[in-house]
Amino acid sequence: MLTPERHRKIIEVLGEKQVVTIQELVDATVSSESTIRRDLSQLQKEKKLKRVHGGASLLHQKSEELSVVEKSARNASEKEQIAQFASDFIDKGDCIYLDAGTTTLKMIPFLQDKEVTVVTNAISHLDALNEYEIKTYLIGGLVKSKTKALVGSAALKSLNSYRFDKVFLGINGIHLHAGFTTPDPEEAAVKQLAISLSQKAFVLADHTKFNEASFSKVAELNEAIIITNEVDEEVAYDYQDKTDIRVVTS
Amino acid sequence: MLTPERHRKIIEVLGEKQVVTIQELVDATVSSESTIRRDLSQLQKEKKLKRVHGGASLLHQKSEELSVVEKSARNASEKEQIAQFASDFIDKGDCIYLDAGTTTLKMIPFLQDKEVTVVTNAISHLDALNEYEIKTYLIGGLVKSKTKALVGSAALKSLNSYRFDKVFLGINGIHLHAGFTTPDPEEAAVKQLAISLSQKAFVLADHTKFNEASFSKVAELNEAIIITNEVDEEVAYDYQDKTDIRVVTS
DNA sequence: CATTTTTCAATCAAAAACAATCAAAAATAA
DNA sequence: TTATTTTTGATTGTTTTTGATTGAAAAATG
Repeated sequence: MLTPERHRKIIEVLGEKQVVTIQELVDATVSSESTIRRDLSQLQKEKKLKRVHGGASLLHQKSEELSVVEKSARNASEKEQIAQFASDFIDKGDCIYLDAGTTTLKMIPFLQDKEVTVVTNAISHLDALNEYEIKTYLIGGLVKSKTKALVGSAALKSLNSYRFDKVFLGINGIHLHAGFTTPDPEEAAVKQLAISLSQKAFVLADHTKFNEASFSKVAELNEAIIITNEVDEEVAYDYQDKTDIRVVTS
Repeated sequence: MLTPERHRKIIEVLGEKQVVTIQELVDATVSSESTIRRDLSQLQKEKKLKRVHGGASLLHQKSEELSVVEKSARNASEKEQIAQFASDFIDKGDCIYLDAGTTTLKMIPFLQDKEVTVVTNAISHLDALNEYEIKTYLIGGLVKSKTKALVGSAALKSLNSYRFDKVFLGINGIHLHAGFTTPDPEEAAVKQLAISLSQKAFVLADHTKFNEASFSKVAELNEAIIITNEVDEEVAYDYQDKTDIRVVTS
């Protein structure tokens, strides 16, 4: 039985029964226990089910917790795919900086079991971070009323007292000469500093952001790894020596 | 039978019967007494039921008191009065610190035309502050998930870079010997520092807070002016030399 | 009130389920 | 075809769950 077929079957059985044992799945799919375990691990990572000791159970098996962020990752949007892929780079126990932005927001469900400490300047991320019970520090600063992000010199000063394993940023433009750019100078300054405080920096951007440039420069291309959902040949060729691009797989 | 399945079953049985014995659950789930006991312990910790001798009962969420609603309504208007009265002390152009808490929250509508700059540790105040278009700085720090306030050493450090004309604090206890007190030590530390950074400090408290003491001391009585809605004679007499009490006038 | 019975939490060893590893098999690429 | 990668299932030692047993605590009984 082929992998996607098995996965479909598992989800199907689970849909009928709420919970299944590994053994039931072994019988239903005629494959080994090891294989089923691997399937369950993968499906759990994709947020399609929850593993429990002895088998698996439906994710939100009726009432509780349908979340702020998560709209059943079954048909993940581009941004969700990028977010999930990005979160694979995070190790257990990492301290990470999560920039404001919709893509970074979508990373939050995938942080749940990583025991990370998150620092952010995004007030709008706090509900989701709280929901997934993630230890969170907010930097200080001026509350920018439109975007609900923290900016300004106080924000920079506050941010400067942290150090990170990884930072994850959204960005508006990726350009061969202009580098990473974003419209707002104040937010650019925050992103810039965040990059400099981290071992590794990741920029999350869908393919439409390539060869675009905004007003404020955040960093040079080589200062961060780009995570995106697709690159056409031309882009791949143009950027290959300038930066590190990782494309969503699976 | 898998753990979550058993748990579902227990809750289900309990939903029908109000109370169940351990033995009934042993029969219903075909597992041992020990296992059921463990399940009950866990479910109790998750606040899904209440253990009783011999079994478990569902926690009576009916809630008898309608008076709670009335009480909170009356409380709300008291708090509003206090809030309005407190905001009279603010001058145009002041820089003020607004502590987390319901009473301080109610001050926000009265700040609109005062051209104040607000610094706060209360994430829950931001919506209102934004609504009334008040220039707002948030201090940094650890996000305390329950109260949505910023606390911890990072919060203190961040707060320490501001200076205020006035600070407004909520408080849980006002006591002749214990001074101003509040239940949480971390929040107490923030309040304490805020007072020391300000020219003037105001404590907002309704009359029920007098002669009460909580766990953590915030300050001595003479370090802040108390704003309250009413004081009986005895309190007025006892406190007159120790602190400055202003009673709402309308 | 003392005694008996029931229920309880704590402990422990057996059983079940687990992640990790590895070599064989299958699929894919060269 | 052959070489290389991916997937699979068996095996390993480890962790988690389980049910039996214990003496202590709580209710029931006389």
